[in-house]
Amino acid sequence: MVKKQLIMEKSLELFAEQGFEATSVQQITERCGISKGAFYLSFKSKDELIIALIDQFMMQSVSDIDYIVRNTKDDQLLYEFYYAIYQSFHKHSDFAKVLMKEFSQTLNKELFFKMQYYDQLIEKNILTMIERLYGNSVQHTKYDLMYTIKGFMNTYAHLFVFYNVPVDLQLLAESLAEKTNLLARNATIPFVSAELIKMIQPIDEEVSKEQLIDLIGQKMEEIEEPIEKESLFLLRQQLVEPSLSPAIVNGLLENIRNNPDCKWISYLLRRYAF
Amino acid sequence: MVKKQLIMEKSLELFAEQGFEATSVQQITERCGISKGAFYLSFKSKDELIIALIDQFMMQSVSDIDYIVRNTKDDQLLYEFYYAIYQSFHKHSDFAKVLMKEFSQTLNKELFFKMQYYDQLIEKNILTMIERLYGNSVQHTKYDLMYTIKGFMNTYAHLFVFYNVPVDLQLLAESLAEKTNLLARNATIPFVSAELIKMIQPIDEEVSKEQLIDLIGQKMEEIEEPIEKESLFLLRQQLVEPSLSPAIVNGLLENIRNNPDCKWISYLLRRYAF
DNA sequence: TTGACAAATGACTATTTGGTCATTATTATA
DNA sequence: TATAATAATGACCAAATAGTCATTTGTCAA
Repeated sequence: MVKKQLIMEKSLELFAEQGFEATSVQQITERCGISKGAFYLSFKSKDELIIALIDQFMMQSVSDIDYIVRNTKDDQLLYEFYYAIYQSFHKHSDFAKVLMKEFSQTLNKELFFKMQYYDQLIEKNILTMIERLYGNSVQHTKYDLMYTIKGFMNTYAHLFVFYNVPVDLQLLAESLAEKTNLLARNATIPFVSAELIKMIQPIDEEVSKEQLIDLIGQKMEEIEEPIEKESLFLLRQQLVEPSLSPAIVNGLLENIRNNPDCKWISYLLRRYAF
Repeated sequence: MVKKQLIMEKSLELFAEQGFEATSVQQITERCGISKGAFYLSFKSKDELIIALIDQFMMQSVSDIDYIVRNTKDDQLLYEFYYAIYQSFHKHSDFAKVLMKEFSQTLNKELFFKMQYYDQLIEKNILTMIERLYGNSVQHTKYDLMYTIKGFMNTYAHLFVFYNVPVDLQLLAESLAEKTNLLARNATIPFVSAELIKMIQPIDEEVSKEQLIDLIGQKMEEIEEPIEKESLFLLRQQLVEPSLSPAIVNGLLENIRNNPDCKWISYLLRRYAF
């Protein structure tokens, strides 16, 4: 549906400029050159639109981060991690703006839980990364380290998302990787304990195999590209009845990984299925 | 004016719960038990209210931070700095919530510049602190360090402002002081350069002596307490025609420092006059 | 050319908003 | 008590909002 994509693009621009609440549906339809009715043919409500935007971006980001954490050699991991994050912020700076503007905590419950969910997935990835890189030596400080890394992400993103200055992303990633390493190897006083984390984190529910199969079915109908389509088909087969070799499965996952519409499914498959 | 204070208190609660845009003037007047007209006797508009709130809190915070940076011995400075910040966030958690929710960048221009102004004052204090503690050794990394410190402030504040968990502020301050020290002494790869800072920071204008004299005059009329009142009177005299000894001036500044209504003036006097 | 179906329109509604102002209540003063 | 001054009220307004729906327009195959 081309119209839906148009609305999402234009509204994202407006939200980044003015904020979500301050942007009216009328403004959106004007910028799209469509009528008000047409808007409501694509989205049930204004809320549904912002949710669609959040999902689109967060699914991509989480998938990308996960892929990097899983597939980068230790000695390059921190650097690649930061680099990927900031490249994503840079590429989708309108979106990053909206995220930073709106989702400190306001808006409706559904959105809040959604953000918390994605946030948690990212935290999980960061923790995996920390444990792999530093192992037992950060046993007591790993949660602090995780928060620090999240803090770095936010702080520096702020710096270049809101001010349009040219940024050397490689240098930024290097600089933050060094800082992170220093703290991981030398910090001794933990503040964020496992108990604290437990108090503020709800348990997230897993995605079931059946849900995954349904999801793949839906996506197959939306998608045009023959390679991606067949890959999805085969991966679904594999879920129902495993028969392919690991190398083939891996290849199929690679096929869909770089298609924005499939990223999320490839993430879910990596994470929950294979 | 008691009513003005009542409105500020109750509206702050509502803004913290629901956000600024989502809170109507009607809701505010209901919670205060006053009429709509009464609201507009105290504030010209809803915007003026939020500006008053921002000013009240930020003036206190900036003054407190400045005082600590000026009057703490080096070996305790980082700890006291973080401790003061988080104590303030803790004490004024409703306010901290509003700040974090709303002022990532939305709302009107005036407010944006106001926040930028206060932010800059804080940055200046952090830089002063860094330079005093580490001197030339952080010549190239001091702006990174400043951003990191700001990042720490934000990240950890988030953690305990939004989740109502009991927090050991001393431990938090210790932990962050250690991290800051580590980075200051060992980080070598700068990302935030002096040029970058220049690109994103407007020049702030100084407060003139005449403005200060006016300001003190206004405050003297508002204030009841005899000690504070006389101190203000004498300090104004001193501005017009210096005649008191440094010790006396210092004492007078101390007299007004802990009165929330005078904090800002004591800060301005320290900074721009004496 | 027709007719059936889907896509798109925009006038319309119901509600809410920030803000005003003629009126009324309260307090201080003489 | 009478008068003046100040504080407080809430009905009212214009503007804006999200969302609806009877109507029109466009696009097919037959």
